[in-house]
Amino acid sequence: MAIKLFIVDDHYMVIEGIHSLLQYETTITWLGHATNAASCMAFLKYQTPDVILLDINLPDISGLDLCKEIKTNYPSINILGLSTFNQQSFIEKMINNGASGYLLKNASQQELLEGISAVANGKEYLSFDAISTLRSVQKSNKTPIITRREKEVLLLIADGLTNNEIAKQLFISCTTVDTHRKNLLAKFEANNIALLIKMAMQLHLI
Amino acid sequence: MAIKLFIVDDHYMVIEGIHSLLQYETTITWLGHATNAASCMAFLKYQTPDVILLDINLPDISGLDLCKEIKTNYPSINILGLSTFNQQSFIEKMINNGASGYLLKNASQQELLEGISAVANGKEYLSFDAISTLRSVQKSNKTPIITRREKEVLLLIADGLTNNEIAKQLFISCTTVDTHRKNLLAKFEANNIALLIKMAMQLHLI
DNA sequence: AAGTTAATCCCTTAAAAAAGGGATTTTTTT
DNA sequence: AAAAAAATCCCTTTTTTAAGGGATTAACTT
Repeated sequence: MAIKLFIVDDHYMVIEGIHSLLQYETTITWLGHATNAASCMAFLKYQTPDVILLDINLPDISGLDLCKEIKTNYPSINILGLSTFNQQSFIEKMINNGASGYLLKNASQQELLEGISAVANGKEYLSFDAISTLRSVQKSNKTPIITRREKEVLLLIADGLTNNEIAKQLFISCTTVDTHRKNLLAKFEANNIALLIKMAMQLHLI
Repeated sequence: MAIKLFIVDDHYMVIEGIHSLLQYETTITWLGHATNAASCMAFLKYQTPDVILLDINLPDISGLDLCKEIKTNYPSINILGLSTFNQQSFIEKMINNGASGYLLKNASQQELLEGISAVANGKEYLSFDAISTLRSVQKSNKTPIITRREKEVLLLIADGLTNNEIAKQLFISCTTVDTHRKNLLAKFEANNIALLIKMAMQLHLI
């Protein structure tokens, strides 16, 4: 039985490209596409694909969130993440949110086919570049686990507020803000705020 | 006479998508594609397209730099920038480097055709979303013009170095570094380094 | 119920940054 | 050649961070 495929991506050219690459594949049935999360969820109400190719950059909500929502409501659907970015944090988050694999948009036709049939059969699949990214980054660049409050403080620091201003905004003491700041620096192993902000932005925490 | 088109993009799916969208267009001749800057330049040695669709994200060098190089060596070729990103700084830089227009990858088939024929005829073209981005950002978020030295200092600050450490590394006085820092803060209208780093990263200066 | 984590608060001292001022010498542009 | 821009250097004062230390309470986990 052919694999029923649905694709969610806001880039028309990518949809067209994948469609074109798969047009002669008899093992794959093209169910259609959506360019945003809302129309994807609407589609799933009356049809159930085997595999969804899901871009992480969508106009309405993040593909990461959509992934979680789909897996919650339709656990039988296997999701293959899709993006331009070769970044450890995205790949990890996508997998954590229930995706069965991850494909970069510079994947070859062969990788595309392999990925789709792998996840259709319940297996996991990572495209070559995604694997090497995960490997290379695992050594050095792991994302620190910060608490909700620390994240709040981090965002306000990045907005240029001083400890005093942050304290007023959050209705807490200035020394508490200072403690959060110290913990952030320690968790990121940064010696000052400049480096902290750079690292946090590279990890898409800001 | 048909427009000779060449495309430079490291995403196979996008190349395939554009090819598919244009396959029945008799007004366009598909010369081929390159997935990196080096093979693009090699191709141009023996063939001259009318229009190049050029992605700004390439594996070897930046599409921005490649754009400049192409226009220097082959001024008759009209370049249409292509990217996923809808960011003012990229669009502006691309135009400044000689591109005749800019297309986002979520452009429709119609926009694609309009863009190609516009730049082939020496006109300028910006896709709808690119125009609205430029408009909306022009009000608030303009990129400050910083000098070469200021940029050096900025990068070292972002690496977590203190004024003292930067001074040693650049063989200048600590007070000079401080002056550069002050000028950076003034140019970005930031009240401290945290905000400066955030803004600089958002503008892709770091 | 005990243990862990998160969030809160305080103290001290030294280092660094921010904000203000001004000034000279190169380099680049006009 | 003159004007403008960039890079260099110095001084002062106040504010803010960074780096130590420790400690209590609330909330969640096991």
